[in-house]
Amino acid sequence: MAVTIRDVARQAEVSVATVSRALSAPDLVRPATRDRVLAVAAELGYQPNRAARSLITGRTGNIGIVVPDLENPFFTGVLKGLQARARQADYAVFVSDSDEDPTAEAMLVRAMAKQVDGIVLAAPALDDDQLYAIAEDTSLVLLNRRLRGISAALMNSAAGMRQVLEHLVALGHRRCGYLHGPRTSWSNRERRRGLRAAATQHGVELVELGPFPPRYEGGLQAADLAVAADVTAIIAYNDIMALGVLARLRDRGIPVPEAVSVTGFDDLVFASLCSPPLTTVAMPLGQAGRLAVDLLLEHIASDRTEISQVDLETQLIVRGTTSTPATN
Amino acid sequence: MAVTIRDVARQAEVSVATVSRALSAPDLVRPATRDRVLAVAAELGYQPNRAARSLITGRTGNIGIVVPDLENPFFTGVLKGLQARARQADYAVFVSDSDEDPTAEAMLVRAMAKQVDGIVLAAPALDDDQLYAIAEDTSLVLLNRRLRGISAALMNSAAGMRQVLEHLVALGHRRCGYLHGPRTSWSNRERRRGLRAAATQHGVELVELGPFPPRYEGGLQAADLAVAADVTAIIAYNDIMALGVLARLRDRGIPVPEAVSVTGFDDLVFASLCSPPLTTVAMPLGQAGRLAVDLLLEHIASDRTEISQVDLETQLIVRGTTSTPATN
DNA sequence: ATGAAAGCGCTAACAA
DNA sequence: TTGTTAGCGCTTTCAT
Repeated sequence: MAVTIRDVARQAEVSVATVSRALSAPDLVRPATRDRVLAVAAELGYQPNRAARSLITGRTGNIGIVVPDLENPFFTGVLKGLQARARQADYAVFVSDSDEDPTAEAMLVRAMAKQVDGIVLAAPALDDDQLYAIAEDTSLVLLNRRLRGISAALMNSAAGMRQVLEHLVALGHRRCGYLHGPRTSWSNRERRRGLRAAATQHGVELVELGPFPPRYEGGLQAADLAVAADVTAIIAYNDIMALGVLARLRDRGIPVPEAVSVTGFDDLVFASLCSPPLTTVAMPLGQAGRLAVDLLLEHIASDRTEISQVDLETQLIVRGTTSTPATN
Repeated sequence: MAVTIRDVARQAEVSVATVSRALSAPDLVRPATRDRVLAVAAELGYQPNRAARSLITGRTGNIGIVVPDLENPFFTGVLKGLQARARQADYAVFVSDSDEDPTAEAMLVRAMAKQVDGIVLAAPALDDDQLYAIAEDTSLVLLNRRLRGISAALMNSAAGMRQVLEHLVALGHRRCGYLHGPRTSWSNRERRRGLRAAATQHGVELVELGPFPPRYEGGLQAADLAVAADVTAIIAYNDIMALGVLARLRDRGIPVPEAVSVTGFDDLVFASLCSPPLTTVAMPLGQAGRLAVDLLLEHIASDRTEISQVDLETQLIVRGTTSTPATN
């Protein structure tokens, strides 16, 4: 069996209570005693049993994150930042993948809720009511979704799309096509919102196509529609779709960016590696993960009373798929 | 406070022991009683407190995984399979990212060890002794690393490399270059081993270049060396390097596969999306994740006595970057 | 400043 | 088949 608080107490010739205090409330114990206890603890390699501690304190020292797809680099970017920050704060991280299934999302959160102090949730498709219900009995931070009364780490994709559109306007584009992602996704609505506002403001005609599955195949399909719609620039919901668009245009012998400009969104690794390299918008993924932890811990520490929603800025990355429109 | 076993017991008019049994050893209680208890439990929404249970059973119902880099699609592929399987077995999953730092790896495993029943570890660079020390006091399954006496989920990359070489031989290549990944990595050694064996057997000259950082930039750098070495085929340690090679060759106006063939390893998403699409080797990532869980649970269930090492087959995927060598 | 003791929610002997 | 009871390892009153 592992070394317990009793072993330390005996060896240090104090009571278990003193050992407990020496570790979790050092100022309540005389320095000399404390040092002795700490020395013994270190010597024996004592590690408090978290289950026992949690049983009495009601807190676990764990947080959880549930995402729609662990193979999506977007979420793993967030996860990476999140777990790094959690570790700094001495929290361990549970992870769960819902496979894009809203029902599973709700279940996973409930299952996780019992063993964590709070949950970071990326659930683009779960409905508001469910989310509120969950927030009732768990500390919750939403990722990239804004809901009144629930903390959230947000990436300002509307502003990112505004940058995209203004970039295209500056190049001279007047008729652009937006390739929708899933209609129900908060991100898709945000991106479209930013785009529409900017388009109206700059007098640009915005042709909306889709929705398409936010995948490579979706881009393949969307490309033909966009070409038929006679736009000079194609604004894809995300990088993967943009990649599909690029492939399809190449197959059809339509040169990018000479004949048509293309933009993505997310700045995944291969956005800079494809040819021509993709103009896109970078999301502060790791930062969002760290922020989510901070918001969560703040919420927990404040007895679930404090709510904050923080917007992180996105950044347009101009590469090789955008240029002035063809003059035919 | 949440509903406890006592609430259920009272409402169902039985003792807490009966409730406990009804849930964790149903056959020890009379069907009628069991049904009543279960009904009450469901009605009250009772969920056993895992901390309390774990305190007495000594088991946590959690497993952990630590990987070098959560942004590497290789590991997230494994993670996805692993967490799906773990959930089926009613285990929750802790995740930790060591940022490619072997020291951190060892620490993270130790920190995690207290709260899990076992750990799946991807540690290409940690040394054998450390691994053995860890296996002493934790149930351990190694990912893609074979060590006598420790369970492992292996992907047979040596065989994958053999397939690559035989594919090239069939095309007529007689002088191939291997672009090394990190020298210390078990995977790199395995891939090289498979390659060398096959090369010897088929009388192919194998020029070894590197080591290079297993990244895009590594490929950029390696490409020039490979060209100077006058090989007709370039076998990269992994897809990302291969992508760098492709980019560099394109910049230099060297056509692939006409002037030189290129192969990758891993079959990441963009391997099929780049142009020309990359000939590479597919790894059974999700399968490896699921296998790792199975091995771990088996090891735990057998009182840490059972050890298995299972090799999963890899699969050559022939695409557009390989063809017959240039005849100059 | 320290110790004694109660008890967190649960499981596992042991009794009945 | 069911109930009684003794802890699992820890924190936290309440005394001293």
